[in-house]
Amino acid sequence: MPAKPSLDGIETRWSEQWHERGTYEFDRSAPRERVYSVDTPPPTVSGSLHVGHVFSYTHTDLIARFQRMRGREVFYPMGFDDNGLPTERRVQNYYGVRCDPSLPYDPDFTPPEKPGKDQLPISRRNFVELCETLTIEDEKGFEELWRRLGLSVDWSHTYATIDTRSRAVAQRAFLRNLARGQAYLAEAPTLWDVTFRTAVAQAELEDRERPGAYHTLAFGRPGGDPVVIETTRPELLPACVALVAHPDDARYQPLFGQTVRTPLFDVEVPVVAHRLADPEKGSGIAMICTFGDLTDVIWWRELRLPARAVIGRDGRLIAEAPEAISSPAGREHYAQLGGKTIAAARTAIVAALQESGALLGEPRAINHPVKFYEKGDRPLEIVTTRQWYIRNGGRDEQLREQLRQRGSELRWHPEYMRVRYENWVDGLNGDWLISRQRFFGVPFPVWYPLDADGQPRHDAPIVAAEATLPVDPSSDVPPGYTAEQRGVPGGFMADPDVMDTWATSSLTPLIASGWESDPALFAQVFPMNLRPQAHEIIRTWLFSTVLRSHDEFGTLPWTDAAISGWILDPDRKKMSKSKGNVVTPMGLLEQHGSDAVRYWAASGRPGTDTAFDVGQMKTGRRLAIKILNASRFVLGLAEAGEGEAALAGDAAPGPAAITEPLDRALLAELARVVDTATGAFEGYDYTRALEVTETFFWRFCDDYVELVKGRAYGGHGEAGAASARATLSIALSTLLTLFAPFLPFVTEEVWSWWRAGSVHRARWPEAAEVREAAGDGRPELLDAVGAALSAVRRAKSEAKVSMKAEVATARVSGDADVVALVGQATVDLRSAGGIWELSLVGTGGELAVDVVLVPPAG
RNA sequence: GGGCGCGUAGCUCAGCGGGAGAGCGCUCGCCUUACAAGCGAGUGGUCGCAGGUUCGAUCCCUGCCGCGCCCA
Repeated sequence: MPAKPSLDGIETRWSEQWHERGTYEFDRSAPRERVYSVDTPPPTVSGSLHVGHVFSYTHTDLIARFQRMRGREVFYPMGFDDNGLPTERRVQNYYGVRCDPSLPYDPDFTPPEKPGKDQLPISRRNFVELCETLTIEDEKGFEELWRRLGLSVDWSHTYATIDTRSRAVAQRAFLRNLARGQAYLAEAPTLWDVTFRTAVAQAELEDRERPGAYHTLAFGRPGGDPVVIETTRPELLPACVALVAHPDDARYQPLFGQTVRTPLFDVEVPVVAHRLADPEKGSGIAMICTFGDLTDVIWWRELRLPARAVIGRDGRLIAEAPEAISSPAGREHYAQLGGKTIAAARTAIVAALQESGALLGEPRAINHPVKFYEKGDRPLEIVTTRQWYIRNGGRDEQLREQLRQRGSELRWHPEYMRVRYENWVDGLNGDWLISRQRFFGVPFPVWYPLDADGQPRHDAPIVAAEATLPVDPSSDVPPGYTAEQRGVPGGFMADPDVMDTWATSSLTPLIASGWESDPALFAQVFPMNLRPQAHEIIRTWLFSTVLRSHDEFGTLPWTDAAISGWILDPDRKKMSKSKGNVVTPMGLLEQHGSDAVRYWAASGRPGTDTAFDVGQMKTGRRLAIKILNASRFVLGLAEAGEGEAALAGDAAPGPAAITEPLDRALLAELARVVDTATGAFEGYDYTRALEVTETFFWRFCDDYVELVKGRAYGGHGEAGAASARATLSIALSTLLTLFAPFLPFVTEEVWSWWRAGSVHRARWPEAAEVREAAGDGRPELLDAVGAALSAVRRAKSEAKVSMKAEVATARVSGDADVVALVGQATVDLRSAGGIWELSLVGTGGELAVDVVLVPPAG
């Protein structure tokens, strides 16, 4: 036991010790019913960790540590999410390369020392290898931070979402989905990001308010007045296939079934009726194009209209005019647009419309919601492409109902987050598009045969054998073919795409649990117990994981989901880097100490947004220091009585030694604290567990220890001293274990002074055991004596004298029962208050103490 | 526009049918031999607003206002 305990260096010291001793290693021999397994959110490696990560990962660790101390064998792996654009971008910039999937794999490839002027094209497999090389460095940094924060992760079970094992899992799961008809290939209108040139799924959309303008256009009608529509997308006029109005709209009912001609392009289009046409919007009649928005897609599908695409995947108008534009004038007008960007085409067509007189008045500026890819900065277009989909209930009421049912089987923390899931499932309007036109990801393990003309047969994909997974179809050869047949008529071609991030992330429970690669582990830990995650990805990560597990096993992937809230800065805004939040997670830990930062994090209940609060961290640090000092003192008292024996081992004095009513009262109160903390933790309310423990701890220090100090030193007989020491020992031991999940470093430090092994493998306290030691102790006694002590202190404080000042007489009055309780601790009260004469009177009413101070000497 | 959550002491937050609380801050005091990065005492709120239910409402119901998030 050090003479002057300190928190300096405590994180490094203990995180190394835990690592060396394997304190948090998962025991693979533990029976399944004793296992508690965690589906850790894999952070994105190429991003950086921020304060929000520290916050939410601490919550998971609190639960993991509690469960471990409760006797569960905790399976707590860490994953890394290597997926996605950030990694691709970093590799491109760092090495000066770009991925060209048409190139063959070069096993001897070494990246250039310095990026050249032009990006060097390399094969996908080489590209992926560079991604892996680069992400290893990121992973090291992440692990260092997590260790310093004190996460009780078993680092021998680390996985990455794109390594060999994960690719095999993702491909196997996909092939099984395909075999069961849960995955399919379809050519369909698809939301398309023209910057990233990739398809975007419903889950990745967001609406943004953007300025636009209504353009009023007149469509000519043979033998009638022109029909006037309003549109924000005049450049889609050549893609117009119909006009639409609401079936009940009397203004347009006479037109249904008739045709009009588009201005400039002179294409004959029908006027049709559909309930989704909004009579309140614009002139109440709209043009249907291929495709201006998702409503256009619905109209196209439900009204069986032709397609007349003009927007290309590069975000420019296609050079060739649609066939429907047949008049020379119309083709001439289109020729002015082909090849132009959308913005340039709009300018050009507005000018032409103005000139022709079809544009009525000036465009009217408005703000309207526009669909964006959540990571993109240009509005999405809709193009028709061939993509892989997984059925998700969006087109199948029966599956939707099953998935809704899974949501109700899951225990949510907090409960109300369930609604987010249900809203999402109810709002699905199509299957899950999983193809992405990227390189660094899990490729689809399929090839397509090429017919005699060299055209792929998408209706007859060749799938990889499960035993060969993972495969990269761009460099591996499908069964029954030779490498020379790639790309030649009668040969084969690879599916060019990779899976959506969520298509692999949705399998984290399978990847972490060793599905099909480690059957013993899988049987031991799956289905898992806990999925901790943020609420904004309920629709993506949580839902997709439930879906994949439902498809593959017909079960939930976990029993509980704990949803964490946001970190808010002091202005109640979501924390963001641009707001000058310069503090890095590591800096935060170094500045305040890991236990202190964890203490702050623990103040955020599941689902509750929490303010970034340095004050809370300072409070946490004070608590940690207090634990050090109080422990040293308590152990010193024990040592004073029993010598080295008190420090030797776990043998605590038995309950028989605890004879004093005050001591029993303290333990009775402690037993209640253990009950409350345990119940709160079991309900995932770690915040309450910490609160009750902390409140008790301060009472323990400020009242109890002060009261029994004199007695514990032996000033009032050996029996009383032994009783106090035994109580102090039990209380300290219990408090350290209650605090251990929150403050793993300082509790381990103190534990090491007097106990063998790690506090983090110690048993969580049993209220029954504490209660047994408490015997007939009554918590009210502690309240009563505490109140009396407080009254004496108040008298001294008001007299502005030292707490050491002596009291000539103190007369305790009040309710007879309460006064009687105080009477059971007169020795301790006199000792702590410096009271010469103490009298007790049952007068009824509030407890009061009349104090007469001894006048200062001299 | 729909859904969910939140509006309680200067700040951060508990409480959720019968006493309005904690920590921090602030004020005053104390070098008490575990801790001055400490200890003690005190100050501080018509519990967002308006109705309703109830013997009684911060807590339940309705409406409104404000903030946040999710979905249109």
